Amino acid sequence: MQIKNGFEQSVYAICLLSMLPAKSVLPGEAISNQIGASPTYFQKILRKLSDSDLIASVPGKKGGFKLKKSPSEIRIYDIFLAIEGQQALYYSNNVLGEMVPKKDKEACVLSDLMERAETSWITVLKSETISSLFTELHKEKELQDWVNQNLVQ
Amino acid sequence: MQIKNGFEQSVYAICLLSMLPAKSVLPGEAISNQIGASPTYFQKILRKLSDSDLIASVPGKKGGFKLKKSPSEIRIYDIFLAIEGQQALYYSNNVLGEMVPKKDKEACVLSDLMERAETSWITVLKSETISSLFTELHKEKELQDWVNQNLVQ
DNA sequence: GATAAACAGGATAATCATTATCCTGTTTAT
DNA sequence: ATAAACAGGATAATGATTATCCTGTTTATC
Repeated sequence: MQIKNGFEQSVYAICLLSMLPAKSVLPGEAISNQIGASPTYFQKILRKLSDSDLIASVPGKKGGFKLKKSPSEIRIYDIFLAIEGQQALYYSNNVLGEMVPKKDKEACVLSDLMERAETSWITVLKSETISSLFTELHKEKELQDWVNQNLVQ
Repeated sequence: MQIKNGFEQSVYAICLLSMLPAKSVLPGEAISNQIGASPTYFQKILRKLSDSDLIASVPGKKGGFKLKKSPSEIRIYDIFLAIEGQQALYYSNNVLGEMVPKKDKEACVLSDLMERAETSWITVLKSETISSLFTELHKEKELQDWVNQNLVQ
């Protein structure tokens, strides 16, 4: 069991996009290279983020990706949700339901606990945003230079 | 991303074992059938629980499994740990480390958050035990009958 | 317009983790 | 001695994740 690597990659991709000046974009291929992901695969990850309205895609020559929300409005949980989807950690296979066919009230006892745990986990992931988490990282000259060299428009 | 089905199966397997009278055991195959798992596979799951000292295995004819701890001492988290191992939810692939080679202090910012989230999740799973979670289920005549019919010794 | 560079999205392959099976060995009640 | 159970290694089947390819659409530039 493991949270997808695409999640961590997405967090840093969005972090890079948060360092973009207004009206400019970063091409998907440049992001993929910087993140160390295969470009064809990461394009699909970027589309998930785009489908979730965290980032915007600009087609055509001089196209690429940019943020759709401000870094302080993008919670780490939003990124997780975009990549992994809802009820991601635990999903009951209804083992008890097979053992005791009639009772389905009881069947939820474990699910209830797992849901409470997941809610608690989610609360922590909602407590930080891209801007709150990466204030220090934004000061990294190396990264900012890379962004400036690879942005378009 | 998904917590293994073996976890849910283990919880109910241990619940069954908690309904055993003293000095008796349940054969692995009977448990597997009741849980709806493949016997050869579930034997290995049972061994994991045994390795973690949650259950004890009795070899030989009239052998089987029984609890090694009392139901009130077996936390749901203990079962999770036995099946999934430590740091199970999130593991960093050090994406940032590849982007900014020198800084490895900063590299932990996301990991720190994910760890806090996991800790919070674990806290909930530590808050319930087999006995606290399944008080109602133990009253199920159907289940108790099945246990009595399948126990050995 | 034609071209080039970028995203959209479907189909499909490669890789890896989980689940399942098989087989040999050891233990113990009868 | 035999039968029924667990221990544990090797290996196959399955399913999810990651990766590639190809066709189509958009848009800046010539």
